[in-house]
Amino acid sequence: MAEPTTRQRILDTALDSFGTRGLDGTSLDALARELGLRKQSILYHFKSKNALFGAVLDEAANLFIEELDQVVKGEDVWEQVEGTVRIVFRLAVQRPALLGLLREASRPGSTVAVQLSSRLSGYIDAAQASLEAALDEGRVAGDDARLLLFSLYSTIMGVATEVEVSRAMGIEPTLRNLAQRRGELLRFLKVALAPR
Amino acid sequence: MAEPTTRQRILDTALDSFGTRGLDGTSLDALARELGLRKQSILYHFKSKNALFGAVLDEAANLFIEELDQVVKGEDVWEQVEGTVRIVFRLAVQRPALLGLLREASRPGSTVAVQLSSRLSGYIDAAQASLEAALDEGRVAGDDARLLLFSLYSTIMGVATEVEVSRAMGIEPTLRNLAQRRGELLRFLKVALAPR
DNA sequence: CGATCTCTCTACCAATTGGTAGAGAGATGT
DNA sequence: ACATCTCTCTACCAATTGGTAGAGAGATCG
Repeated sequence: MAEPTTRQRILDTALDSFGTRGLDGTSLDALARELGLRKQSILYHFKSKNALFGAVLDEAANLFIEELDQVVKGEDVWEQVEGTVRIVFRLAVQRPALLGLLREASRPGSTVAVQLSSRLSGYIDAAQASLEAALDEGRVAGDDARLLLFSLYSTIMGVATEVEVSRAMGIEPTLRNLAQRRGELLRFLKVALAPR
Repeated sequence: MAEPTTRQRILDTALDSFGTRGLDGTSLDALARELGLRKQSILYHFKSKNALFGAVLDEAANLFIEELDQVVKGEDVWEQVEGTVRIVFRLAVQRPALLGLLREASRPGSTVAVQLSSRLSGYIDAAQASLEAALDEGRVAGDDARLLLFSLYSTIMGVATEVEVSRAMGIEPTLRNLAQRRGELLRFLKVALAPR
């Protein structure tokens, strides 16, 4: 495998840092130190810190799209929900910073949320349409597809990323407990969606 | 009404700033400017920025406790869930920064989460016990009370605070839409908890 | 060879950061 | 009247922030 370009290395490391320490919590100097170069080299590849953040968001969108493309193929809604949960929990283990970045970018008042969401709008619309159809045919319980999708998103993202809250409830973030949380989440969602 | 002490004013303003701009995004200078004094006056009342943040978390815990005390009185589980949703959505309107602070304090890797959670552990335990009892008596559907509580928390907090995500889905954060989201959330939770 | 292009570096810089030292004003207690 | 206490201020400070200017090394190309 060819070793990644410096630009790509910066992007990767920055994604992890922005996703865990946040935008304000990440300094170019610290980032450069982590990469083994000077911050001026970072500023050669990205003209400012904000430009870097923008590029990282774009990179994150690409990674999400890559993942979501596998789910869209699912036939019925429940398969899609199950697939999404599987993806999100895999990311929670393998690339938690990616979910952290999503959390950071979607902070109330955030100005960059649109950038990410515009890239993902196709998937949002597709999910909504899929849910809409299932609602019409009575295959899932609910009224408004958009609001239902929003509830699903909140639940899945929350259960996968609220590490500290789960810890506060006495659930240490081990692999085993994460799998258990995923199981309980799937059960919860299944019941919530099942038509009466 | 007696005007608040300077200390209390600092605490209030700091809560709003930490809750919206985050810890790193809040500078003592900006805070002081907002309060109409110098940062050295802030440092007189709180020996450091971190000490201030700690005091703000404590203040937030007090505010949460004040709210939660009204819910605990609810007889059955559903009443308690309904009450919690009502409270969280009221806060989302009246004091969004309080929920933002909770979000900030519970960021993955946060070291201050324990401080908040230890103050609220009584309510967590009570909720878990209440849920446990309901599970045993078959009044709600589910397996593990702790994991179920965690799913409930994630869903409620997510739906109430993910303003930008809902905006990305085309739901502008108006009062009307917020009420609608609350209605859908209650329906969703009711279905998810209803024994089959 | 010489010229250009790509990239990382050293050397700065002004602004902002959290924090210290201590002066001065006003109230309070004796 | 005097001393003490409470509080906010001015005056600094060292460290860190994002960012600019430009030198120099190495490859590529004529």
